[in-house]
Amino acid sequence: MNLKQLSQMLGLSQTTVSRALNGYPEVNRETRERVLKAVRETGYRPNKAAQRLATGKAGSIGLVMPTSPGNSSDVHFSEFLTGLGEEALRHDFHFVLTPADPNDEVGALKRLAASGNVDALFVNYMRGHDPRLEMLKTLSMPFLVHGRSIGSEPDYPFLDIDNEASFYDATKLLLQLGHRRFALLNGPIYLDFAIRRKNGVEAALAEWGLALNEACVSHTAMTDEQGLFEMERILQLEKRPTAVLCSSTVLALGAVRAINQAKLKLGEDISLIAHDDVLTLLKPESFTVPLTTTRSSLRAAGIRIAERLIGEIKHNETFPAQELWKTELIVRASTGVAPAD
Amino acid sequence: MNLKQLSQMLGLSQTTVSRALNGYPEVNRETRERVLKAVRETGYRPNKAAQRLATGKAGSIGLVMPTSPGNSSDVHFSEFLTGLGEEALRHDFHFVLTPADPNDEVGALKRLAASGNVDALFVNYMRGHDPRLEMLKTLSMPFLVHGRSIGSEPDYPFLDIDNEASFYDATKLLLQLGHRRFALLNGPIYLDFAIRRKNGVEAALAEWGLALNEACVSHTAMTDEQGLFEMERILQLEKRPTAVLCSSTVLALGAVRAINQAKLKLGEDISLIAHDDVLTLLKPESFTVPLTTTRSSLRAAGIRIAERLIGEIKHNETFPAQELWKTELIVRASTGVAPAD
DNA sequence: AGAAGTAGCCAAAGCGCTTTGAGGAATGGA
DNA sequence: TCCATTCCTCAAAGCGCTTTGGCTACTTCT
Repeated sequence: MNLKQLSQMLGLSQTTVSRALNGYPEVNRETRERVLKAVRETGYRPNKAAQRLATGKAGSIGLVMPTSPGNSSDVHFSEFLTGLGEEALRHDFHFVLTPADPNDEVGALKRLAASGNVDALFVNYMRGHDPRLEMLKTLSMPFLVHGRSIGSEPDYPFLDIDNEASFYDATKLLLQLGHRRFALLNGPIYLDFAIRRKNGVEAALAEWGLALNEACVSHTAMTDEQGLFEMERILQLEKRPTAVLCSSTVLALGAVRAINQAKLKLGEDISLIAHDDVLTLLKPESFTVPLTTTRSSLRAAGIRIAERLIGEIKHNETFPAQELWKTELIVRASTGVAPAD
Repeated sequence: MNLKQLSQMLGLSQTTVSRALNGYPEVNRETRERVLKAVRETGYRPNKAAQRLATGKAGSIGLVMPTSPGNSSDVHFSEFLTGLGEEALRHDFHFVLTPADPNDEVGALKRLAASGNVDALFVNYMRGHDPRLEMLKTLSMPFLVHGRSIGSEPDYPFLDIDNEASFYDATKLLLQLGHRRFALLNGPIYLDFAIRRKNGVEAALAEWGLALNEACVSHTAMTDEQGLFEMERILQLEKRPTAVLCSSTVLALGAVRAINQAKLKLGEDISLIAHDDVLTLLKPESFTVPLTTTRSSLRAAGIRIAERLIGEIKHNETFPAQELWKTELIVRASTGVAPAD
């Protein structure tokens, strides 16, 4: 079933049917409803290739599949992707992906752009001074960055959360509760968000004349095993910290296990704040001791990014190029006054 | 730059240029070279949408993104995808993906097929009696399954390795070396390959009048942490096993660590065979004690699958619908004669 | 020399959609 | 009553490619 057949069936011209379908104003209400009804009944679906040829819009967003081991699509990436997918589905968009050799992400991106299969690009897992940025800027194709790249001129469109402020605030809260010795379970240090979060912690500490003890800092993949492992290690240190910051609730899951195993009371002997990406399967409020968190939904970020990208493609809308989302500091039971020394 | 311009530039018709580019025989050698040269110089790339409209072939393979936590794209999936991608790149194909709600994989697949954006579908992480199979069969679109689905009629095209034979052989080798107590570190039990591997082990044991002790079997995600954890647990059992089978070298990595920590000698006190997917970053021969393995390259499987799918799309080639690859049993130092009791 | 291929090329007809430019019918105002 | 508007609809021209069917010129065979 194609447009021609459909329009013949309805006794209308292809033009009118097309307009009715695409929401143009100059179609009689009745006519439009008649068309929509017929579409429903026949199950007509416009041919994508033809639409694409006629409009020049591919209806798809390019994605380079992260295949490197460190950030190998984990639960955080899935959550984000779900958001992207949700929004994309609404607009009948889809994603085209190229799996990239970790050493040739730039090349993969370039090929994807040149393939003519996508009309926008998206990148994430930003690193400090990320080489992909330069390339993207030379392309004449809309793109959007999730995160930022510290060390690069911030003259590109991005959506990021304010990682620094987020961890600054969390640290400050703990300082006000009397904590003086801190640990930080962070993501891989080459990633932008990890750098900024560490900066946030250090900035807050500096205001109180304190500094992070590097032995109490870890940079690992964000899995619960790593959280367990690193927390165990840190708890065995001579003067163990009384406050812990985690870059993810997944890390916190392991950390809390280590804390329990050490027979320490969360929120009393030791306080913990985790960053909460609002993962579907790990809610900070359902920990035995509900976690204090800095919250920002990864899925919402996915939705917003799809929205911006699709808007740009469809209507040449220009969104505010740079968005920095504040996180929410939500105090629950895992934080308490520092124990007497 | 489009075909029209290019052909005018060359003083040829669009037909001839098109034929030259697509490898048709009725073009003079000289002419073809002239065309190819011009393409190189101008950087001409045929418009995908137009090609697609004209041929009805989209040049893309549909993929439903596994977002469920258990099989959340790990290092194995990456390796496989790299193979797929490699081959796809060669043919200028790409992948279209839909992230799926784990509870609605069937629906996601259906939508992808209906979207008109792909001309073949691919599925993996097969489970026992997988519900996706029924759906795929109703679609009039080529598809290919990586793995199989135990409990379903094997009347669908697949590429799989002979997991059962593989683990049967490995077990038999260990039996012949005198081992009588076995452990199995396996992948999630709902996955087809895990079921078959366990069956293989049990079949071999049964021939010797033995059975698997369920306490010595684990079904977990295939990470080294899980390997460590489970192996530690198993080593503490009363009559600990002298032989271990691992579903992945990643699991083996953890298991070996546990073995070392228990001060046991690999290949003497305890023997271990792992399945080797030929992962780029984890080679069984570079373990301190090189591992005996059953080998089958995941990347090669990816390449073959892309090859079959693309061949089917391009030329309506029909490949042997079902391929079952034998694995290679490679004996290294991690297996030895069973220790005296 | 004439018949019968064969090699190499071309014009034109789609593929299924969007969009431009135009026109008929109904409405309202003078 | 006539003209200007507004509303709705249409025919036809692309979008850039592939593919069919035909044409010319050159070989080859008898």
